[in-house]
Amino acid sequence: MGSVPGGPAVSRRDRTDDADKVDELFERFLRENSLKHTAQRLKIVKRAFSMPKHFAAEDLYLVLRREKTYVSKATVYRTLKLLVDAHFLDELEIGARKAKFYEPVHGREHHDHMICLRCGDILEFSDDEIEAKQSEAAARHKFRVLSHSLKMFGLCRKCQDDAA
Amino acid sequence: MGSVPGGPAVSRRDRTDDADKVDELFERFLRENSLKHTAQRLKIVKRAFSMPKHFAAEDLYLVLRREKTYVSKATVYRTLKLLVDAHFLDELEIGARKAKFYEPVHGREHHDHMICLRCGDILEFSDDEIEAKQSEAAARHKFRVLSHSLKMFGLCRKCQDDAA
DNA sequence: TTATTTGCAAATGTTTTGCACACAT
DNA sequence: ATGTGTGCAAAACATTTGCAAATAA
Repeated sequence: MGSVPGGPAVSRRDRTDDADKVDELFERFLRENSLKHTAQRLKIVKRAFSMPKHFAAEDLYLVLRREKTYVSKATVYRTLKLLVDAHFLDELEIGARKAKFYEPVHGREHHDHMICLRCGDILEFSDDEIEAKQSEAAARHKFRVLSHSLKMFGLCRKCQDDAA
Repeated sequence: MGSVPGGPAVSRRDRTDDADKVDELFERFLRENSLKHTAQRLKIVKRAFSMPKHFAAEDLYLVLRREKTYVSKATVYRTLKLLVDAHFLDELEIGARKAKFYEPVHGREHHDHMICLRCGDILEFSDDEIEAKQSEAAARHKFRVLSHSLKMFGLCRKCQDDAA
């Protein structure tokens, strides 16, 4: 919250967007929030949205560098934070001292994760009833939910088979 | 998993225990797992179970030291890990780079948390239907769940009022 | 021109670890 | 006796930050 400097709170991006138009939306986002349009930001954003399903900041940094795009790690982190604040990316914490994963939002519904402790694979799922029950529980406690996360840790189907 | 040295996997502790008997159960746990009965471990355990609802490793370390029980921070961390592995304590991660919180298990049912981002208060709740839906989702994906966590972040009732 | 942004290196903060010494069994 | 456990300081490690130089507006 509030890591966007200058100007008012970051305007929420449209939910009608499309993966291909991210650069365009991002440029608009920069304009609307009086942020500067820099070569680094554009390169980071462009590459972030063509990464595998779930990627870590370091992954993105290394990919860029492998492709001869030299951006500092600090700028990668700063830009990812910007993208999260602006709701272009969602952040997924898989463990206290492990790197965070990022995933594009672009209009997708909220979903939860199953994380394989053996191969690291991440499965997504969503369940409206779970969401509803969560809201009810929060309401019961007069708790105002700003974000939530549901994670299951265990073994994916493949890793169970491999172990057998 | 498997941080208990020597001997086979840690035997799961009884679920019929009682908060007052923790020392006794812990001593039995040490015996059954061929772990050493040391003054440090006993002091750490005794104090851990008379801490506030949710405490961090550092909190416990400082409380002990304030009470003139000088145990190294490393030993506090090592003992807490032992207690988690043995299911005497549950670990709660409230943020990627924040200190973990610990809470006694002693026969309590699994529960989830609502974490106030303003005052840090932690509310507990549980919902059998949510648990059931989670299991169904896992089964649908043939995912074998070893642990799970559901957290809601936001503002507790008091902090909403204060803000108004 | 001037407020942002960048890059670098150093700092952060929690937890873990190597190692020499102490101690429970 | 001997293998564990402890304490200390250093390491680990992802992320953040201070600061001077670069640059978008």
